[in-house]
Amino acid sequence: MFKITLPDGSSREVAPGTTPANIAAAIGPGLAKAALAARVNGEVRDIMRPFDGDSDLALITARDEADALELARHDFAHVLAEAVQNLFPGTQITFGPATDDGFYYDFAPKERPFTDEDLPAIEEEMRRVIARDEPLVREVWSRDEVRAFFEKQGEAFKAEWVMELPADETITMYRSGGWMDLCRGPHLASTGKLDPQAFKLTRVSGAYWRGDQKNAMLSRIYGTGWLNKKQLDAHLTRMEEAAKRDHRRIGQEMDLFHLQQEAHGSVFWHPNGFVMWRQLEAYMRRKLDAAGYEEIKTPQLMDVKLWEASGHWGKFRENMFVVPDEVPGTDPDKPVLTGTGDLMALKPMNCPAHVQVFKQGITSYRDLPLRLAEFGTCHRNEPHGALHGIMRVRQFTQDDAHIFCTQEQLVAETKAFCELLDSVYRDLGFADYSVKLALRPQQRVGTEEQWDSAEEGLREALRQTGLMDPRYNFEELPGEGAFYGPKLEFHLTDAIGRTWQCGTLQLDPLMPERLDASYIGEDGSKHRPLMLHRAILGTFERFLGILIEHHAGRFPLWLAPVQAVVATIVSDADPYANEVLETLRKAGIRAEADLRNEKINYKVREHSLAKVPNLLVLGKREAEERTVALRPLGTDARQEVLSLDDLVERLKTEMLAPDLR
RNA sequence: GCCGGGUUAGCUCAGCUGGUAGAGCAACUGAUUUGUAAUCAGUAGGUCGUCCGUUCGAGUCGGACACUCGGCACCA
Repeated sequence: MFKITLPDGSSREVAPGTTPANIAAAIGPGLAKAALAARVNGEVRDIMRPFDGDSDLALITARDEADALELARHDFAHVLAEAVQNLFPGTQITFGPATDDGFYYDFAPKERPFTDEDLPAIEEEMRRVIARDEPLVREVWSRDEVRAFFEKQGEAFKAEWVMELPADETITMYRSGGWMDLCRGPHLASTGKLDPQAFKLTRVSGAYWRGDQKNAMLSRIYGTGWLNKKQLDAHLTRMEEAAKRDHRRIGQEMDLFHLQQEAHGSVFWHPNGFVMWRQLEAYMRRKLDAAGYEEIKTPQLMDVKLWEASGHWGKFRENMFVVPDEVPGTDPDKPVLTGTGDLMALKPMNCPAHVQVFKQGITSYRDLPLRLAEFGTCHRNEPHGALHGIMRVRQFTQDDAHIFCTQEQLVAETKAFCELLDSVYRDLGFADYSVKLALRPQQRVGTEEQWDSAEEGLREALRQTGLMDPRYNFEELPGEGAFYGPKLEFHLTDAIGRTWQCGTLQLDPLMPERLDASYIGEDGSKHRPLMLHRAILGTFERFLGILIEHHAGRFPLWLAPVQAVVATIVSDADPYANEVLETLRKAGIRAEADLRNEKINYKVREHSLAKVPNLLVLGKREAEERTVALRPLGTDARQEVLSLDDLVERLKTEMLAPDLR
């Protein structure tokens, strides 16, 4: 007999062969119906899988949403696979897990990859599979049985996969009617537990077998899956809302920037967008000045010799733009370039140039730490498939800086950086961020002692800054560091819960060595400084993209491209409106006037859709009384009538950048 | 780079099986002087991504290339 203990502490004795489903039935028919799976000794298991000893049991129902969703999504993936094999005989199955909002399954198609047009038919077939309500039965097989089975079925990928499972793993197959898949489980008791209206196939894509570019390209089908239709609809609505925040869409609607074919991967900033850039840059410059950084500007084009010395030519060349130092030929019958000039390269990073600045003259230990900052524009030849709006581009500007310091200064410098980063993120509305420490990778340089002290130095700084507090979701990532040193990563969370890695601090003892940077120590002899690569925003392009999506275009006043629009009701107010406009502009407020012969309704609608933060309405009354009716964005009909002086004072205060308040 | 979509007016999109392009919004002109999310009427606007091919004839069919979108891989 096994002793089964329930969450309320009660227990009961059951015979071997008893399943959680039996217990649920014994407790009551309601629970028997609601129970989807079981948590046995902490592990989620099939509800029909017999106990294998004394157990703690908690039955999982739809109320245990995270567990229930995970199970349902995993089942949807199986149903998808079965449906595809029904419709497309000869398609091989490979791998299909649950994801954050649904599931996918990778197939090796027999004839052609799947397209969006295949999805409706597959969805229908999935509903038929669900309607058949086949039990999902767990069976333990031997490795050789599984291999033989799949080889017979022509399932080469599954047959390959089973041979690579760890030797001690229990190999399980799941049977659903006549269909079988190699799967660890757990699953719901039958396909009929799924709500046929709670899923939607969303897209197709290619995906490499086992995630490796060298392997075959499989055809992946993605779906989103939920417990019921209401949840699915809510998710689809969220997706639509997220699409409305897309920076590419808002960039066009608000006339912030554009991209075009002839300069793909580089951004044309329009006046509206560049206003934001200038505000952000000016803000960062003030923060860096105050934090003891010195700003520099270094060359775009440098001789390949320097990139050879820094190591980029060896490790990063495929991502670099190389330019021959040669006068282009003008003879139409001859090639423009002969290829005889020395090679130069556009900088993909700023660090080697910063070391050159450090190396000018003799640096004493008294000069350290030396913090060299640059709003450095870099070019990287990114894979074309990676480009995305202004978030992933080929020309970008970093808020870059390199701190040259001694080993003893490491903790203090890291701590100071974390504090600066924290205050910037708070200022910019990203109080919610997480911190990760990437530790020594397999392939690395330096001694174990150097790594010990580097990693522990960063840990100590985090401890002192309080960033190991659980609210920063601190975690260490073993093996993820750069080959030359450990790395801090800062991931911020935006208004709709997505995370973006922006800030970084990388400890690099190698670059000063390679480029022969040294300082004279207290002992009168030469020493290698430590070098810290660090950025807070990452790049202006990407960070502005994040700000656009975070605020959905409704920017805080200090960033808003147009801060106020003066809109007239009658043309009699035009002269006064021009006067108001001029007063605002003289006060440094970014204002426009809308004197068009349109109704105020029309103007309110248009400027509201344009996300102008303040609408200043002027009619006959305001013109006579020399007042302004202020209608801030999003306040509907509520407005406030102010004197012109009061309005200017108010806007001037409200538009201060966060660090100036 | 890889897989699958897409590229038609400033924007969003329609254009069936090949017969020299169409809507809404925006723009422009006129009327209207209006009080808080679309006043009415009219006008103009496109070598259909580029190149090559098939055809009497190509936005439409075929090929190549470019860009772009969704993923995969990449993000030192």
